[in-house]
Amino acid sequence: MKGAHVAEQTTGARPTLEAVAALAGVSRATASRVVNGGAGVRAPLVDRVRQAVEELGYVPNLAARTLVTRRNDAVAVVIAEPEFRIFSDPFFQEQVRGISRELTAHDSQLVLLWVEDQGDHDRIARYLGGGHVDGALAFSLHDEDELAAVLRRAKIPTVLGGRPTDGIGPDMPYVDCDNRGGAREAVRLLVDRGCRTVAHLAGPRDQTSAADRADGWRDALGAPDPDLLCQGDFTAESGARAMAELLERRPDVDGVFAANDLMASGALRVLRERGLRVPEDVAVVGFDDVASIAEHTDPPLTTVRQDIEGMGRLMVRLLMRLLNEHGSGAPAPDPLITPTTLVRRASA
Amino acid sequence: MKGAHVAEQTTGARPTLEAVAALAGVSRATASRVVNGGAGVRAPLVDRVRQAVEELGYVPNLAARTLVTRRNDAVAVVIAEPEFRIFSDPFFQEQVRGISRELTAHDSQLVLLWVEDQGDHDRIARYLGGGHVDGALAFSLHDEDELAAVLRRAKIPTVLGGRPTDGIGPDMPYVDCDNRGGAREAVRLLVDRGCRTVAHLAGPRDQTSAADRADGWRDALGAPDPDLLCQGDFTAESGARAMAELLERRPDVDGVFAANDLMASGALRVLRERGLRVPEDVAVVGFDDVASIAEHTDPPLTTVRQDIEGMGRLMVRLLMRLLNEHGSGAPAPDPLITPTTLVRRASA
DNA sequence: ACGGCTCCCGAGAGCGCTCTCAGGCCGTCC
DNA sequence: GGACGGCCTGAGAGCGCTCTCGGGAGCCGT
Repeated sequence: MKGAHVAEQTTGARPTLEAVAALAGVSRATASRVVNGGAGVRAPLVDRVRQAVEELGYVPNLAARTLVTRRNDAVAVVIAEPEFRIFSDPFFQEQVRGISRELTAHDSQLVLLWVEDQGDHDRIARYLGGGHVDGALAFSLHDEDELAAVLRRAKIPTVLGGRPTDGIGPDMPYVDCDNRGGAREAVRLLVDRGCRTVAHLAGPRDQTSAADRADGWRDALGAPDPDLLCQGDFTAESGARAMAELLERRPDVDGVFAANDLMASGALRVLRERGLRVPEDVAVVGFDDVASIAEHTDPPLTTVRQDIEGMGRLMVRLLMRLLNEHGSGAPAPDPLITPTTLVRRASA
Repeated sequence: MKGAHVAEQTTGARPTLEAVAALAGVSRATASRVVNGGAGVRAPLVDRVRQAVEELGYVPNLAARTLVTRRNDAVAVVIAEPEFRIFSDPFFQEQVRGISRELTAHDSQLVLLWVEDQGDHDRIARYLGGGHVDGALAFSLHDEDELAAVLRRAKIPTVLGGRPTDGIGPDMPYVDCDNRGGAREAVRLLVDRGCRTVAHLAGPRDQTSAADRADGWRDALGAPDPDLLCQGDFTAESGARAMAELLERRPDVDGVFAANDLMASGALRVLRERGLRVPEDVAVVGFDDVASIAEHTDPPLTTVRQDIEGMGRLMVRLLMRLLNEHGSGAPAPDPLITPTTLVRRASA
């Protein structure tokens, strides 16, 4: 109580390690040791320092610490504005959750940076390059993406979520799921259950995940009629539109592989409206296995599951490895590709 | 080119101000002056330093700068997990956009901190208290909210979005819109257009914005029959449910003030299903004027507009004022209440 | 009892930057 | 021509922390 009172006298100025050391009657070095775990300090001293910390309400000055350790214990998650919508995407939320959990396990802080427009890139670059964070995580970079350049220029260890487009270059490590393999499996299921005309409701052309899934569809089918691919953009509405278009073009379709669950749910709606039975008349498979969608469609959706939270965690682990190797001239690590599993429900 | 080459020789280690100064043939102090705007340095020297900066690819070490200036030029936006859903809320997105824009104008960086669970509070407290950010912005705090305690303990200048509950204390400045006044106006419109039985579809009890709007409804009506208030939770479904319940209890209702646009849209749907005409049989007013909703309901929604982005900007401005006054013993500033305006469309 | 060892602790040197302060230079005014 | 003032610049003192290094104390073995 009396101690706390003294502390409040020196109002404003936050107590320094020096003050803690003085109060505990030890050197600054010892106080520092205690604050950082207390290894190699005798118990009675540890206690005295701990008490002094408590009494003064000491909190280490991170800037000072960073200055000497060159660590920040903070990682930036960079989001570009056009993709801010991904916030509303359960997929992304789950991934960020994984990132956050893993970061906590590594005693690191998540710093979310939001790039709003072009002018922001300088600011972001300054921030990233200025040494406020140890590394960065970014999502699905595109060739024309200024962000890629910023990241590269900042020379900051970076891990990407989702395979970048080819123009980004091979030195950017990334984590992705086996989109192509998962898609192959999905289509094979459709074929195995007897579908003769398997179409694909494709995701946006400029996203590699969508492209890879389309490739998987082609893989499994040999050289499918291009008419069987209808373009969408990962939204439910686009799935509905693509399904309607498909029915127009190819009324004989009896199997549909949608690029994600949202599109599949849109397709399901259209099928229902047209009085087509799922899976009897048309079997449908999605991708992602987002619980809030796949389990509640009518009928429940057969889909390709990817471990989204796990991918978030992997991104962090990969980054941590990068951080440890940083400067050691180690080669850029290989991308991490997580496996997918087919989840059978009622739609196929 | 040759310079850049030299720079790359000293690989790994980032160039320091010292190196820039040496290359430019000036003192570190002068180099620092140039980097920070160049005031009071003769043009030829400025040029030489600028060139050296360019050549070496110098980026100031923010930790070192922060250590001496005690500024971070960064502000934390703290989001508690239970409210992570607000990401998907267009209301929140718009507010964050306002915050981001205003922060950029103040040359500050937005750092988004996400509190996931109880264990995170320590980490957040360390981060906030550790001096990585100059101030914090948080949203609609509740009495039982651990976050409030963390913020207070960190002794970090904080501005709240939305009036906190009374238990939080009066010393936390906040920005909010005139919920009560806006609600009064909405109800008055209903009364003026001849509604005799004006009900309220209320938002969640534990949010002050919802409580204030309900109070505004009471204000305008004197002492309305408590039966006329149906509880919801700001979601469209809850609005539909409340509307259905209301119709059950009071079939004579001819005016409805919904706590927000989403609830109003749910109510509109129920009204339509029951074959009741809007506004002829029942007039409806919402709150928020979220464009993506209010303009697209059937009929388009009459609602109370609040300047959401503006509120975000105001939060930042208020925080900046706090930052400037910090330590000067100035009294906690008054909350900022922004006015609302009634937007008349077709539903009332 | 003494050399050597281990174990703790304190002194002190920075990390990279900003900012005060004093001094040098020049122009101006008497 | 000398004194004064203004404008630039450089030297140097930290900001608060970590970490190396050396010394002192205690312990062991012989």
